[in-house]
Amino acid sequence: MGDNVLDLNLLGVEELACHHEGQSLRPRNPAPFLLKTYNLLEEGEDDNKKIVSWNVDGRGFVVWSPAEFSDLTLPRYFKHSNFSSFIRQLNTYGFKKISSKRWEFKHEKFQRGCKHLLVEITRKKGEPSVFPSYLKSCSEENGMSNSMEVNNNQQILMEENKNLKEERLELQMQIAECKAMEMKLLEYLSQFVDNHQNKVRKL
Amino acid sequence: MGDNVLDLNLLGVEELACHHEGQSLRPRNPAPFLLKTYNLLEEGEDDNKKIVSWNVDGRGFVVWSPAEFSDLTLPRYFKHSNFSSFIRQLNTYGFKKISSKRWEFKHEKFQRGCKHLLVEITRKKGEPSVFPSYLKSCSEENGMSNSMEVNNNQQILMEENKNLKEERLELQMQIAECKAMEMKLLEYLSQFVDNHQNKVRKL
DNA sequence: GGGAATATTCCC
DNA sequence: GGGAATATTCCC
Repeated sequence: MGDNVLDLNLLGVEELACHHEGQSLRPRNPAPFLLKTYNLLEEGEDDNKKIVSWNVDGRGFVVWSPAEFSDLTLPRYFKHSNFSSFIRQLNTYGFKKISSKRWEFKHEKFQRGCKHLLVEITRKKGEPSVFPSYLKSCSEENGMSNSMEVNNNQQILMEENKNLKEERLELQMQIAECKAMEMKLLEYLSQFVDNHQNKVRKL
Repeated sequence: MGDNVLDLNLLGVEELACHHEGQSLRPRNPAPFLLKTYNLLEEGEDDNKKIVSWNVDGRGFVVWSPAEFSDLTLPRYFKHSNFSSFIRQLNTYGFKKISSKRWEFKHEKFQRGCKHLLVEITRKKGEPSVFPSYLKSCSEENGMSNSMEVNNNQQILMEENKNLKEERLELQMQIAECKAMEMKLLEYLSQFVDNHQNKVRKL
């Protein structure tokens, strides 16, 4: 039965998630965005069906009128009226545009009458990059594999590291010199002061 | 027809911010949150002054009535009516609560009549962690995989690198101070010498 | 107060 | 379509 597979997956995820998510293994809730989008399709009156609705087979949905959808529907479910923000969310959750002629989208786990499948839909995340993007740029230009890139990055880091340490040494020496000079000057100064005072005393 | 919906952005030009700041470049515009919070203090009618206002010296501000502030003020500037979300943003930008008796906050660069200082205020960020934290906590307990170890090495390198850069800055400042002191001493010394020579000439 | 997930915006 | 900055929420 598929349920077993599912449970095993959940356990795996829970282990990775360690301290997050508390203990609640069972009642995973779908992401708010998914629930709202699903509800917006279910709750619409017949009027709204002209704005947005499930497609014929219920395995996708169509925004028939983006303008009205943005102005009327979106603000009732979200904190904005921007069609493009809605699209951005669809992409984030892995929906695909399935028609070039109209705003029709689908996701395997987003189907009419299958609210329970929503929990299966997760945000796409770019692999947490090992590296800040500013370091990536140089290796992207040459064709590099991931592991080459990691190596390359590490190389760069170590080089920079070595240079920084040399620089540190140099700076520390400068400071030492500076301090020495300071001492010398202070000595001179105190001699002059003594000298001066002696002269004054003599007069 | 509905095409231009995509381009509509009703939120206003002032929200545009510079997203690519090189290391030395500051964003030209203050963060939207800061501008809105500033404006909300400037634009208030006398009525609103009973809800939220600058404090006496204009170096901080007070939310006199959190309830009204949340219900009336917040939604006019933000996409929510939650006082706690507002507070979260204040903390993100480094504001400090300066009274235990009332909701009074301050930030060095947030002052009445000093809109231009807002660009100096930046979001506090924990270093972008190389590693998702849910993996971090686990890797301490378990043995690490190869790729995790590589990541770990890089993280260490980056940490060391960052520390070295901070150290460099510190050393450079010490040198600057040292040089300044040197100049001052030399000045004193030359004054004494002049003085001394004058005295000698007099004799 | 702040870490982290999710949402919204902006830009390429 | 997606990366990344900022905003909002949720939770400790």
